[in-house]
Amino acid sequence: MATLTGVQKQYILHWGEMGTRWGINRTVAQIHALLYLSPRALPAEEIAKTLSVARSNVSTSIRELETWGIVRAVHVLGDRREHYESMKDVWEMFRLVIEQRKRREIDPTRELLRRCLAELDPKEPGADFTRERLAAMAGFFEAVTELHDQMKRLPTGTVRKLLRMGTKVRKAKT
Amino acid sequence: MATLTGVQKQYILHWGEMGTRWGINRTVAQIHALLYLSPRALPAEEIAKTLSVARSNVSTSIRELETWGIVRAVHVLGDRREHYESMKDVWEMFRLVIEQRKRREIDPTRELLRRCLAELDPKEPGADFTRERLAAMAGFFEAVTELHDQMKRLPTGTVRKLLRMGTKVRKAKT
DNA sequence: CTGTATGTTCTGTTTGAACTGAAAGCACAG
DNA sequence: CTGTGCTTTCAGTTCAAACAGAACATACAG
Repeated sequence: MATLTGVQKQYILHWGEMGTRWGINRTVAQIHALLYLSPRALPAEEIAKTLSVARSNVSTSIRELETWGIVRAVHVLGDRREHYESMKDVWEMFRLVIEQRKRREIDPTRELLRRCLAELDPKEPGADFTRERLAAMAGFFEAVTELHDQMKRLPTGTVRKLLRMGTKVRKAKT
Repeated sequence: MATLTGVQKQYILHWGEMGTRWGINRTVAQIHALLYLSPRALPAEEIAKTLSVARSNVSTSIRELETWGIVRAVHVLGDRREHYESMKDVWEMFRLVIEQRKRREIDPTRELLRRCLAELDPKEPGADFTRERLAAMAGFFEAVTELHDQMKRLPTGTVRKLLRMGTKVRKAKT
């Protein structure tokens, strides 16, 4: 088992901290950071030891990373254990995470707003006002969804190109 | 004190739940939801009663919403109490929140990645690999920052227009 | 100046998510 | 079939964040 270098430790700890701020389990984030920095796939046992967490905790966390599709199990010849490796394409990873969070959080919110607008009794006090507010919020979520759909259509790498273009155009103007 | 209608309750509870999933305090989110739906500014006392939370909790939460700039205190003639009201423009609210979260989370991460790349000892084992990974991640965060800067430049409403254009263009093509 | 209404800070308590270790489940070698 | 190595599930336990209530601070009316 390779011990962590100073830089690796820093990155892993910071990534865990970032995770918690965005509603992602600290251990899950740390494991991802470790695998992301690892040049080879790691067995669960080694992850547990390296991060000093329980083997069972690793199991659960890995499964979460797998459902997101940013970590997968690979096999090593002559070793029965599963080895885990992280996806390498940073953009693709974030795209996957964003897509799933949209499904789990944005979509249900959209759904709720629609239901609220449908259920809203015009006779209840302040109904017009409530409707207007709900509609504004619903409009926002519709637009975000639209934005997300358009992003999805862009092949990986295009965003980077767009950004470079944007930068050049802006510089030229000033 | 106005009691909440069914629809209002649903919205407030859901918003609180969403908050927790994105690392935002449940009460903070609920208070924001309440103020967003309220046709008039509300005094802290009334917020506490309506949501059944401690007065002190409201005080703290309101202050957080104020630092984000999406809630402000207003005064009502003949009333010594502060009344709080939420910003109405949904896009502007999210823009503010995103801007601040970027400052608090994205920027420090960028900083860390830079520091890691600078500190990385070329002699340590696997330094090349680590450098490559860190650089990829750093590139991502630079691009996100760039994207954010460009968005900031767009006046409110433009995003909506862009989205409508995008939709039209895509429909025309298919 | 005193008393009352309002807002803030502090401290101890509560709560739920995260975590551990043990038990159970599985797959395969022999 | 049986034992071994690995993984997952389960039942408590731990811990940090959120919260309540009290104490404190402030501002103002009278």
